[in-house]
Amino acid sequence: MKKKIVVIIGPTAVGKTKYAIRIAQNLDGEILSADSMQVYEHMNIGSAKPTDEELATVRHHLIGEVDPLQEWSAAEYQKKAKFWIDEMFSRGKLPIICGGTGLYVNSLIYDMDFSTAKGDESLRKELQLLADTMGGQALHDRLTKVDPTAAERIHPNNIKKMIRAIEVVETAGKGIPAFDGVFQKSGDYDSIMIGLNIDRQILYNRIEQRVDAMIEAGLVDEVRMLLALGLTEDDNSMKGIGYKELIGFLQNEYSLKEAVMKIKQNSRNYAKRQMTWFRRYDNIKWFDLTDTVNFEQSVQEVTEYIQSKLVV
RNA sequence: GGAUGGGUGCCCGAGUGGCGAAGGGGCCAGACUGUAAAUCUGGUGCCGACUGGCAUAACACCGCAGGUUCGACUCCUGCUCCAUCCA
Repeated sequence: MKKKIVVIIGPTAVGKTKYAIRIAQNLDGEILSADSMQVYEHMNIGSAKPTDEELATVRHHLIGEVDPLQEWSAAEYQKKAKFWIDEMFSRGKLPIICGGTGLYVNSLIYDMDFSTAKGDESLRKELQLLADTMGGQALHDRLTKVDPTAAERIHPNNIKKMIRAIEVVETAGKGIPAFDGVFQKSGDYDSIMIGLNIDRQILYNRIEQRVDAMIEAGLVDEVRMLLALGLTEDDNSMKGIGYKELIGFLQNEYSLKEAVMKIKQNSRNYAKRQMTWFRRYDNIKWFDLTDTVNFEQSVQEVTEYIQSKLVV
């Protein structure tokens, strides 16, 4: 029988962190983050990392472990995450995956093979140049020649996706594994999927409050510090919401007030996209937190649900 | 009191006789196999499954009220509000 992992997902600011910690305590688990920004060192406030206190309560993995100057990718994530899951199993701990990065979650709950082709910087640059000078259609034509199936799936405006598709074919000799919207569940373990959601308007309000709190907690200084470390707006880590907008402010492109508005805006849009992604999961148990008045009781409900699934 | 510019759909904003009004934002929905907090797509007056229907009865119909015209957001008149400048 395959071993079981718990996966807690939901839009940003819904309260995943708090739930995951309490559930880990209840079920003798450890938390494995599935968050593309929280993996980075020094990016604490803006990525809404768990606090030091929280990190001390339950052991966490893949939080603050990557130098933001370093290259990082979903493939890298998958490799390390799987390592940690096995490691937790070996110590008898229940792995609790918690995070809002859909692709990272997919890389664990489905069989996804990122190994076929590594990134090829020079080819990427060449293709980007082609797109810049000749337009997206030219790239799409080229993709059609080497991988018609992929070309059918990818819109000519989606430069990034086309570049990757071409890269895969030209370096690996075959295209991205075809998929028809049906994912193959992971062969390594079974996932108990928990979705946390809340009324949209309430979520949006929480996001705005949290952004204000981040600013008060010193987000601007955090960004200053990262820039001082040599990070620039071109680094992926600095493309995170809360970071890219403040760079603009620090470069005097707009006021702090405007930067804050942009952060709120982008966070809201992000939350929405996350929901689009998560709604596709079947076998997920959604918990609507809209009317939750008692946090502990709510945690208890989720815990009991997981327990019922662990026994089966 | 005088001069000039302007009041357009949730917001910004284009439009100078055929507009249920470009474009952008927001919002809603969707896609997603090595950058994913990224990248991209569609919808958004109302009804509807539609290349369909509805503007003298949901609402709205380009600040308000009239006028000219087959027809006006676009032209004319008056009023009103805002901005800047002069008194």
